[in-house]
Amino acid sequence: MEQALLCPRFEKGMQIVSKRWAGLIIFQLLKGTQRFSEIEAALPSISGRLLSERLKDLEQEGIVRREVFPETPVRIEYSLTDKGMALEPVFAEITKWSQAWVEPVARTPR
Amino acid sequence: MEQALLCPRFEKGMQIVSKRWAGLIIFQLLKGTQRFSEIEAALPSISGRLLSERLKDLEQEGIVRREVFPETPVRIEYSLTDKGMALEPVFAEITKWSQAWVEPVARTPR
DNA sequence: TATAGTTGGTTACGAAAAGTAATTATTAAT
DNA sequence: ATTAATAATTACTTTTCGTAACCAACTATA
Repeated sequence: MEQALLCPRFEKGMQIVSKRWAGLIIFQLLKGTQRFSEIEAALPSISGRLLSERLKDLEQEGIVRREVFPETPVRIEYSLTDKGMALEPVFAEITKWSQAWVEPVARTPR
Repeated sequence: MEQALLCPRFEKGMQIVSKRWAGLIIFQLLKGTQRFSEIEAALPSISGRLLSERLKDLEQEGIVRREVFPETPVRIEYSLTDKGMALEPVFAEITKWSQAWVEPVARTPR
């Protein structure tokens, strides 16, 4: 039998942020408004299919805003909402941790 | 060939932390040393198979420490290493964000 | 008219990962 | 060898991901 030992909000937050690619997409958009192809080029190996899917997910969650400019060819801009921008400190902490602990210079484990 | 436009350490850090269940397991272990069954009971719906797999991954990454006590029955304790403990601020920020921006949602029962 | 180029996708399908449930391994005392 | 209480693995199904090809809308050019 299970108990709700974790805060449901926290659990939902983790669910959103830790979905594959979602974090990197948000991190990339923290640099500013970008078009589909810019995000695609910036991220290491995400495919168009997944990028499209995740942007839709994140728009649904109110984290990403999508604006269509009916020019030729069509221009579509993605940016973060306030809710998305508010994630900046999370990524700042992940950055700090990564600098300190990932691929460190021969730190003796154990 | 692809360009490394993201800091490789950050990318690796994201990879570790955002792997499914990994975040919640670490968050749970931040509360203190726990046994397999305790973690299993605390997390909403992770299966034994995945918990075992993730704990091994995290041990491999130097984030989780596994100690075997040859008693009867055998007792195995999981705890965070310094590297794992250092993730506390990350989760603190996710907690803050979740409190501020995630509306309370009822957890779907199993 | 047609055809090529540009952006932002979608579709189809095989591969990989996760979910489920049953089974096995690890312990020391009996 | 048997027992009891975890911890971990195996076998199998379902879901998600990765790759590559294709589509829609638009227009500049031939």
